[in-house]
Amino acid sequence: METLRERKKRRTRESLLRAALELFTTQGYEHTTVDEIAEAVDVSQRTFFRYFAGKEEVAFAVQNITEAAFVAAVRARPPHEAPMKALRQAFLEGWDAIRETVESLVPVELYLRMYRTIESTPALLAAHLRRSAATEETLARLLAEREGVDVDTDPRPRLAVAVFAGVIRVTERQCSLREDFGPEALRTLSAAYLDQVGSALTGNWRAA
Amino acid sequence: METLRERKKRRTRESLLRAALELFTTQGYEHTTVDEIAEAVDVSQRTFFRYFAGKEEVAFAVQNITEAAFVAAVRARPPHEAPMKALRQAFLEGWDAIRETVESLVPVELYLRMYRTIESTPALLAAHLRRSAATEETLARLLAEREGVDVDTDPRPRLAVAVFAGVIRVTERQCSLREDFGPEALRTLSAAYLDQVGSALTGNWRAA
DNA sequence: TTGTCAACTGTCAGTGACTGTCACTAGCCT
DNA sequence: AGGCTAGTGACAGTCACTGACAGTTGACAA
Repeated sequence: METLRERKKRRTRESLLRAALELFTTQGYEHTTVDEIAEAVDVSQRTFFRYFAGKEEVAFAVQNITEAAFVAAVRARPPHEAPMKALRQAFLEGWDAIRETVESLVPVELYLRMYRTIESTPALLAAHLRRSAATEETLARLLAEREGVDVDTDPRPRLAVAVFAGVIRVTERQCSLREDFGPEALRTLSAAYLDQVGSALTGNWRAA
Repeated sequence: METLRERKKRRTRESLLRAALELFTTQGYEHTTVDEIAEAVDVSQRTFFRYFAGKEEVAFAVQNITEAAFVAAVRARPPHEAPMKALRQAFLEGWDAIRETVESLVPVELYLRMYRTIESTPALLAAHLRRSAATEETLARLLAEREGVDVDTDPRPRLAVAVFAGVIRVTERQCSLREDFGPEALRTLSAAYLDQVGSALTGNWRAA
């Protein structure tokens, strides 16, 4: 059971989150000040910083949840599955469950708009890539444990995850530039790209 | 021939650069203020910002040069070479030429120390990854042109570059944590990792 | 050499992201 | 009801960065 105090806190936090994403996606991240966000929710600037460590953190609050869901999805894959296959399946099949979690916090449409804002704002893109790097490390350790190899002496877990993440990055970027950006487009395109990695590495592109 | 004014400018810029790297690597990036850097060279803070767009830019001034050198090395590879091979060779063989260019600006030892600082400072790591992403885009376009494919319809150039960059990232991180961090270690390790990518993707790790 | 112009620089004031402090209010618990 | 404490607002201060303006110095022609 949630006490009144906790309810108020949660409401303030979610209000700040929604207000921030709304402002970021409409007038741009750089042109939005923390004061504006605080004012929109009618709290002091100091209070904003009590809920979020910084302007950047609020921009990634939803991403935090989807990332955690993805890692959990990988963890839930059957242990006999090959590493790359586990990553692939978790990514392709996880989207529907993630969608619900997101919707309980903010409209999915706002989430997608925020995604585009991240891709097109240098400061946010940088933060996104660093956060992805952290997730990659988590995944590498996860796969290493699954397969019973030592992540510090065997480079294969990190290599596999790096390649997977690289492909997803290309997909994300491609999708965020297209009009039909959504879970379905992301799924079909990433599936296609994951299939093509092999030929991209070894193939003679001019042959076709 | 270099005029007196130009000489003075170059000296100020290089002094600022060296002072900044020295301070960043000894007391840390976050704990170094722009005022400190300016004071160390005895110029005003305003002047610092006339030479460098921000605190971040000075941290990557040397990386800028090495990155440009790498792209140039790829561009100089024989046109018949397969894409991945061109990337690989440019990276492995380019290091000696790069070393000289770096040394003319700052001691290589300082450059390597700065590299570690970048890897271990979240804000700098984020910037580094974003800069790498920009370089990847350049390389993808370069390879696409070489091979005569369209970078916007054929995903293979971006995929190949993403995989290559991913492997290099793993190598960089591994190296920056080791004691024997240097061009040689970087070369041997990246060569080894590039060889293992295939098996990391397809292989059954538990077999060995 | 000297004077003029343009480039370079310092000073100052201002914004925006953050942080520490402190007093105050409002929910919680007895 | 009253004490305790989490949560908040107000205020002051730091640091990165920017614009405006004035002073200084090297370049170049007369």
